Amino acid sequence: MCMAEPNWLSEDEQRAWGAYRRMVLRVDAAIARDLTRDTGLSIPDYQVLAELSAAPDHQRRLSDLANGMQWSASRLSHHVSRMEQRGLVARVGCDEDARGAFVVLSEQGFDALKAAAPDHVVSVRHHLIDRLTPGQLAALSEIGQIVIAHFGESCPSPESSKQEVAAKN
Amino acid sequence: MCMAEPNWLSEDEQRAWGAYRRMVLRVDAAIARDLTRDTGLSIPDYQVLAELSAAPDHQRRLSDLANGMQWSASRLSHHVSRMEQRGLVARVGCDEDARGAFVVLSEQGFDALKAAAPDHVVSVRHHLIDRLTPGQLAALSEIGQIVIAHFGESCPSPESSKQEVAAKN
DNA sequence: GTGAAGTAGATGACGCGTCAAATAAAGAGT
DNA sequence: ACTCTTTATTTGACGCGTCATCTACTTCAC
Repeated sequence: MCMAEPNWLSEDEQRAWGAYRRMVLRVDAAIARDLTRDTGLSIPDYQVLAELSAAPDHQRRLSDLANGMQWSASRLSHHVSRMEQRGLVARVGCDEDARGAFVVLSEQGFDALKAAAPDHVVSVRHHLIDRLTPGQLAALSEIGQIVIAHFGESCPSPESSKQEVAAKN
Repeated sequence: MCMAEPNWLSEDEQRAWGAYRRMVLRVDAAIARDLTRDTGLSIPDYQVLAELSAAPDHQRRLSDLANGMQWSASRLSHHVSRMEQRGLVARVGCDEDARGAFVVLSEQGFDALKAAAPDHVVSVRHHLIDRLTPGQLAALSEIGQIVIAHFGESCPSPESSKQEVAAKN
């Protein structure tokens, strides 16, 4: 009953995994840095503002928004609090459901978004989109969609197959 | 004299950018969760341990390691402090250069890495690698490498072309 | 209705990562 | 030797995101 040799990554797989990690590390850092430098907004700030600006009346229920953005409720609550303090959004209670609340885009928040958008697109293009051929862009879309889809329907994380990993050493 | 319309993302580009962001969000979260659940290590913990285990004498200069991992010196210093407290690594001074210091993998740290590695590979496979065909894997490698390369040689972030963005609104 | 679940959201503690500033030693130029 | 700059590392404050926990309202069953 010996433990099977782990299914290590092949050369190619390692290369892909390494390239993925480094790409994400650099791209995210660069785009975040550009955005903050140019506008004082963080990426999460921008995302929230963008979502709200696309919503009817510039407002969404917290849970609804969290869901749509794939954020945890807690994360959104914390973040909205911070944004609220800076006057970018506001909370308003919900009439139908006294537990609930809406986040509303403020005048100032909308202005900040409009001011930020053009530079942000430039940055996203510069660091990612414009580096890739249309074919590569399509491949990236496809890869992303496949990977995301796997999370969609009740994808359980792999249970740890060993109960006492540390004990064996 | 007027401001040119921003070069917004096309449908395809938006799809790629959205897929990229969602993929990264979910993959990183899932792999991190698995690793922490199974082993009590964070991804950064794991990376540091892995780097050190591959180094001669299981030790590296802080600056050297930070460089190799594309981390800021500050980040590494903070992180090593936290890992040091948990007994995973240790700091030792450097003789040749009294400013410098080494991080050394501790017995315990090495054991933790050996215990974590197999499960971590399973997780990486499960959430990313095994979802993709060999062709897609190759595409991901290529995309990553192209994007990374752009950061390599003195790639400046796009300067903000407008000085007074906010003022115009 | 009354009580048990379930749901919406807030909160506190904690690890993480960034920037800016501090410390401190090495090296360069005079 | 003496300043000046550069390099190695640390530190503190702060924003971010997670988990676990808490509050409060709603819903459903009986």
